[in-house]
Amino acid sequence: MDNNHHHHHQFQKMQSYMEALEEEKRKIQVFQRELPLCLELVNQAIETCRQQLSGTTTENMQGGQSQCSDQTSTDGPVLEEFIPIKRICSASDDEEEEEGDEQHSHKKSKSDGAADKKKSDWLRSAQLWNQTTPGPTLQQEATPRRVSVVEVTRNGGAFQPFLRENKIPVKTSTSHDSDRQNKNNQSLIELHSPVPVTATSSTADTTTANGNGNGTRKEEKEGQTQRKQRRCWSPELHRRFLQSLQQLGGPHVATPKQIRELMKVDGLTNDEVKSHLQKYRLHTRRPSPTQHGGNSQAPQFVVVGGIWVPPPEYATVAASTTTTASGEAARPSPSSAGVYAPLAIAAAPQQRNPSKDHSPSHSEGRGSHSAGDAHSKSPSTSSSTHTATSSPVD
DNA sequence: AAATGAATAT
DNA sequence: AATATTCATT
Repeated sequence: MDNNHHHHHQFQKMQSYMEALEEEKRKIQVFQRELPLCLELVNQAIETCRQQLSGTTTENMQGGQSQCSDQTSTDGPVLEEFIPIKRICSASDDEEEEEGDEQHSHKKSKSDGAADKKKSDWLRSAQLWNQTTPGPTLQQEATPRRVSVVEVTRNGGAFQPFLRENKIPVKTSTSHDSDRQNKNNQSLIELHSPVPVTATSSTADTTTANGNGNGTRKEEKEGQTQRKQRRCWSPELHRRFLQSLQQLGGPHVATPKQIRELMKVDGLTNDEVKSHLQKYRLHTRRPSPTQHGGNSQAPQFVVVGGIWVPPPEYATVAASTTTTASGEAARPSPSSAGVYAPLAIAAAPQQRNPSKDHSPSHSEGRGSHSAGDAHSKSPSTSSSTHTATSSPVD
């Protein structure tokens, strides 16, 4: 009766294998365009597997000869060697912090060992961040492929999902959701030649090292002041940007260099950050120039202790400000909270390495954290003897 | 010289 | 509108 056991064993293995394959397929499917053959292979494997499974108990099954053109002889158990069906995915990286990004609503408790799937980690490996397929004008078209999955210095995976999605005019201020929603972007990804690569042909095998240490761009030789490739601020990049921003205490005190350093994105230059910051600052200010003039009916904000707060609750704000401001400052919202507080004013220059060390302070979701621990000082002291009242005059 | 912010330029 | 580049200041 050993045979029985054996078969049984085989059977189970097969099943696991199948499952693994299926999952693999699911992953790959997203990249259909880029990895058509992969998909094909997996499909074949699955097919083969299925056949074997259906082959029932009958002794050695060897139906492998039908499809897989060159399956290397018939060894039924070819599969055995393939995969250690396991999730060894030691996702040791990932340094997401704060931001209620992940929706922990995993109710998918699949019967038993189905294991949990956390896809989305796998697609972090792509680099892609530049290049927006410029016009057919000039531009150096080099580097055919070489997608180099790099990530050498984890650039945070700033990518440009090219989901077509019509941009319905329902935008309106919005960058709000778009960021969060982007998690949706299960769609395809543009893998192309992200790295500048010294045009000029040949060799160039730069292999990773994309560090661009060389004077890739710029005039290299006099004369042509080629404009730099426009850095594309993908949501990911922007996210980093915002994060750094708040660690530094708001857009008005953060300096480009600091930001750049905090962002830890290699290849990112000061100027790029500077530029972005400038835009951000502008865009963040008085976003609604529409109808200005006499709406002095209800003062939108009041200065308390040096920070702008909405009138109705500045009693409590004092402390929550940190949370609110820093948490939301990111999202300049016209009507509600377009304020950022120069936090970091009183507190020591809290500069934590984005790598570790994170006090579990706010893991808040959307709700509200109303005063948890806050009171320290009394704002009432009319802090700025003269500051108040005088609204910023332009 | 290098960093920064504002003004331009594309 | 979004980036890049130039300009003036420190």
